[in-house]
Amino acid sequence: MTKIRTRYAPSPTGKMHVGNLRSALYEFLIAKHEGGDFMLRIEDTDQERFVEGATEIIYRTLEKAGLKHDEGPDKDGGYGPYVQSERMKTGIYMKYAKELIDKGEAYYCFCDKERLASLKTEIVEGKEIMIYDKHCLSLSKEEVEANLAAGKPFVIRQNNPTEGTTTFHDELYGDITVDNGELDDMILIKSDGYPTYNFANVVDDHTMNITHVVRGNEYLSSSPKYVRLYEAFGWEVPVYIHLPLITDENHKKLSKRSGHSSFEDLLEQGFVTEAIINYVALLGWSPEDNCEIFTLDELIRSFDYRRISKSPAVFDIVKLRWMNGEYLKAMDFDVFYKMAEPYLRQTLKKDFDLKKIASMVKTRIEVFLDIAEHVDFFEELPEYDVAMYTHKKMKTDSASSLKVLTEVLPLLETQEDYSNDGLYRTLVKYVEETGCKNGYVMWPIRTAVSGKQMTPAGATEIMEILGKEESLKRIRRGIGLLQNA
RNA sequence: GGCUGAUUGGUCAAGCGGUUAAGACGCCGCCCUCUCACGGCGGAAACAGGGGUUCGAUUCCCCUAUCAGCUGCCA
Repeated sequence: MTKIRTRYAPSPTGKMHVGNLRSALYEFLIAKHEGGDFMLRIEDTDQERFVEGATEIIYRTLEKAGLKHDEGPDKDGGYGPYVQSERMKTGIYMKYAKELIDKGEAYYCFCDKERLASLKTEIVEGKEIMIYDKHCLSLSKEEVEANLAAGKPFVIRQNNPTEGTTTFHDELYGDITVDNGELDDMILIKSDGYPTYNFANVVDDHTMNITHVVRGNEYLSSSPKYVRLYEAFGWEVPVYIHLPLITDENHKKLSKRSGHSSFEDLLEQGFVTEAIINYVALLGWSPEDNCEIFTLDELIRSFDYRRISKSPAVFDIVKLRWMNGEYLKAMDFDVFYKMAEPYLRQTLKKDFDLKKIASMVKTRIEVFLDIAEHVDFFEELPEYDVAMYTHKKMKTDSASSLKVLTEVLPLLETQEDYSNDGLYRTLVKYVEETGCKNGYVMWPIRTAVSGKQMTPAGATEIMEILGKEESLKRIRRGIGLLQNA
């Protein structure tokens, strides 16, 4: 059996969104599962959409995601060049286009914009429908030569039959057959000399020896035309695997224009790459067992492309958040701390024990961006309502809270051991003496000391972090508030 | 409009002729608990509709509906 070769072939037009990333991931996994090669090819034949720096984003994203390519513009494997604009300079596309013309499978077309516009028949949903009428197919050899000699601009079109059917096979979708009458004479070479995607993908995939063409579903309906090209050349048709779309919550295809976040945006929001990869792998594919958490290596091992689903999947940020939380919880503390530190420092300027705070927050956040709202009260006691001293279940209210705080204040003022354990012992002793529940005294203290309904730690832990002086200051303030109420 | 494809709870999904139709996220309840979270236990929630084929259809075929993609000198 020949070695599998897949390719990721993005066009450098901006950031990579999760749909692009998943394509790259699946292409990578399909190759690596069978010990094959994964390569990167840059499809920059559209000069107008080209975005400066986009190629660097592609490199960076693949690198960060751990999708190492075996061949690419920066890693020659003998099939280069790996950038289509460079391939064009070798004359490869024109050479093959001419071969097709010689075989009668393609032809020069000199039709100008005006004539093409006159062919547009109807408007559906704002889009004009046009079927080229093969006008230039009837040009004689002499006429063509004369036009070329006169320097008239031209494109080269595929010459598709008008009768019969064409069938191609997709590994996931099975056999798909279309009437040849549906196949329009698509442009192979543009008037600027660049090939279209439609032509370049066939020439490149063949000449670069790609065995499995893995790409988005949007190419499913044009694949019969590509198959005709392969057959016209007498080339072996590759294995096709068309991937289901990833959509937003409104079931629309993901795109940057609609503000859908890119891989880099997600990283900025505090997602970890492993979680993103893991989540995205499960959008459109499921393993044989019920496992949900996978490292990249585990994915390589269990990725069977036959289990890719056929229906589109909605990108659910809520589940991604959950998964990211799972990764954070499982993360080695030192690694976690290193990643969390910048976020902690952003809200905590005073001299706190950040490691302790980090450990408090580790099981409570889903993304690093969540850190701020958990720890902001350490920096500064927020304004809060006395109503917060009332807790139905704890049976606390303003009056009881005032009593607890005033009775507990002297104890804390004389407290020497201001550690979590020391404070806890003191307070529990007080609890036992008064014969109430823990929460009955802890709730008012924690409220006074944090000013928040929810905190990432209990009262005593918070006091330990704040230190004696600040803790007492906050409790006195709480007493003041309650007295005025 | 035409063509192609898809259709299991709100979402991701298992299932591949006979099941009480898995599991996960989210949601709700209970337990744990110095609040929240973590963790544990439990709950509500689905085969788009209609015809066939079959002893029997979520599974196979057809029709309808809905959604998506393509219909560019974009990929």
